[in-house]
Amino acid sequence: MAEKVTIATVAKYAGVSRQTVSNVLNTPEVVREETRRKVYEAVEALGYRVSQAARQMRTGRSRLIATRIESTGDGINGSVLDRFLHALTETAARSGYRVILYTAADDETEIATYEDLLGTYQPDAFVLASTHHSDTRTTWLAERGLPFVTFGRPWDAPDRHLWVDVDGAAGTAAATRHLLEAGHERIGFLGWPSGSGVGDDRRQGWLRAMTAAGQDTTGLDHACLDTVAEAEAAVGALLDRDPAPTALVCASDSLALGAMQAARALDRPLAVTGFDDTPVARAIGLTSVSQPLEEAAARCVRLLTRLLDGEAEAEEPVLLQPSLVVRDTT
Amino acid sequence: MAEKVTIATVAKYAGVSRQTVSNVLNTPEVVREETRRKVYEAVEALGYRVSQAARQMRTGRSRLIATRIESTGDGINGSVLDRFLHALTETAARSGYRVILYTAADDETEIATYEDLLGTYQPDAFVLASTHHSDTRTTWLAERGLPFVTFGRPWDAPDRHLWVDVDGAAGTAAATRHLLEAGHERIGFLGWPSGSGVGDDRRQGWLRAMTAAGQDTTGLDHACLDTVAEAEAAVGALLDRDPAPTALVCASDSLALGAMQAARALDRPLAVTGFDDTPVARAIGLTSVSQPLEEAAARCVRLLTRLLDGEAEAEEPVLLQPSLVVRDTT
DNA sequence: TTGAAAGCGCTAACAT
DNA sequence: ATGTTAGCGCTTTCAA
Repeated sequence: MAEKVTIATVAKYAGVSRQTVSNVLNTPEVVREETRRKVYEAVEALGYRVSQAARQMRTGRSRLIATRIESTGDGINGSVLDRFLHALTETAARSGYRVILYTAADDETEIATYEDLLGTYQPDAFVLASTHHSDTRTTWLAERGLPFVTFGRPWDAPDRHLWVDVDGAAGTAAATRHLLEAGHERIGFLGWPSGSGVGDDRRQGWLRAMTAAGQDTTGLDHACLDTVAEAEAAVGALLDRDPAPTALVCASDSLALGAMQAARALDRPLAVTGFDDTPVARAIGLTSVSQPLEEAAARCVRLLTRLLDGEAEAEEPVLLQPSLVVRDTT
Repeated sequence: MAEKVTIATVAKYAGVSRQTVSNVLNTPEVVREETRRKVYEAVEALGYRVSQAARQMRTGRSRLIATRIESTGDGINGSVLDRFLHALTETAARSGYRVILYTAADDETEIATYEDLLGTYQPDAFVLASTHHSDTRTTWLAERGLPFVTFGRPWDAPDRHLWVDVDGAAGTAAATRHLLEAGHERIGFLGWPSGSGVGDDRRQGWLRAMTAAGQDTTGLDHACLDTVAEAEAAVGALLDRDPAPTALVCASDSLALGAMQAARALDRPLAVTGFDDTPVARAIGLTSVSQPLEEAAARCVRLLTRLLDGEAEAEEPVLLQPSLVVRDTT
């Protein structure tokens, strides 16, 4: 077992004082070049690493970013947040931060977790995903002046915090245009019951593209819960009507998969697009809207570091553009 | 902004010394009941929480468990580890531990990350998933006497560490028996190229069940990379042979999905089972072997806490049994 | 440019 | 059963 290497070990090895080592590490520009070099050598030779705990005691900063890991639910779409989390961990590490996890069933228990975490591990910041209407988490954090960024825009507007989001409406609009260009005219939308920020946003994109193309959308807007089974049932009923849509823009890959299965069961042609470009879409060759998750995570980290360094004045929310991954030939 | 509440604040409020507060928190049995109550009241009233950083400075323990978050890869199977991670976070929190994440592309960089983490955040333990042949990570950790548990057994045997795993062979055996009971006789296996511990284990289960049933397995064992496309191609070719299998036990849901698609494309009946009961299986009604991930995570945490409390003498590796989720009527 | 002193909040060891 | 002392490893004054 190697001896514990502290700043004192390094100082002795390099023949300088403890303080000088600290300076080299934190404010290198203030130290003479030669001394600096000697210290770096010692650090290297001894494999020294600053103890976060000790540093935190002095500075009050933990270099920890807390975020929630979701229970994957239906699972198909859950993978999106997992990919985001992976990217977040990676980019945060590059900026010298680590991600610490927690779980929470609802806003209330999540806020209780904030209190606990802030008292114990004292994360420097939070990243919140899955923002929704009347999200009490952001107000709670904002009221206390705690640094945080949301992945997902605030859907109620009052909050004035920094966020990163992907333009869902632009995604469904692109999907709609893709279908229009393929010659479809009666293009329906299958989304979630209205009232969810994300869902309504995606519906808007379809509506906008249809309107821009001069298409009538009456009777083409449908909604059901976000599961494959629900979608299958809904689309089955839909295809019985007259006139039935020839294509369907879906708010998620789950819905899209359900729609495809319904169409196949009835042996009816139906062009479908999904959302999130999940593994399922890749697997079954489904055209889907893809979110730039690595970019989103990187932007979150950037906003956060600016915030923590007190340089966030000039920073603004970020709205990223998704891309359409075309897979079928419909 | 609330004032910082330290152990001193609590002590003053309760009218006792700092040390007494610490005793109440860490060894309550040593404090008189009344004093204890007073201190608890003060803690409650002030919303006091111990600072991990300060505690860590004294005790050397961070109450942090480090684990890797994987890049989801193909994605379909990736969701298994995400669910495990969720469960791990939840059960660890219940034992007073938090999960800290890192990423790594291979064993080598992962070990470098251990060194970094141990020097900086000093996690108390590691949880490693995705064990494989000649896994250098476990030897590195074991050599240094660092506490860790693997989710996945050691496939090379030399290591003598604690692990939790799910009996994959039992899973594929159950799937095979299910198909046998449904009347199938020529039941093939579609797995990964031999050499992977997990894959070979799953193959063994099928082989064992077939042999037990007196079925000949010649020409029924197939392998390809773990993607839907590979499986689709492989199974397409397979069904052209004579005699073709009437059912296929697959080593993953990805492979199973590919197999189903190939059969449907050729309009050939083929009963298929998958592995991991991923969202995809649920979505498309695929019979699949389900791993008890919550249980696995809980066992990992239990082994770890025993290890950290120095009470692991009696602890042994844990092999959990999977269950078969029957979805179709084949 | 470098060094010495102080203290962050906690708990192990010792003293009462 | 409770209190006192010391010190974990670091950085922020302040002095040389």
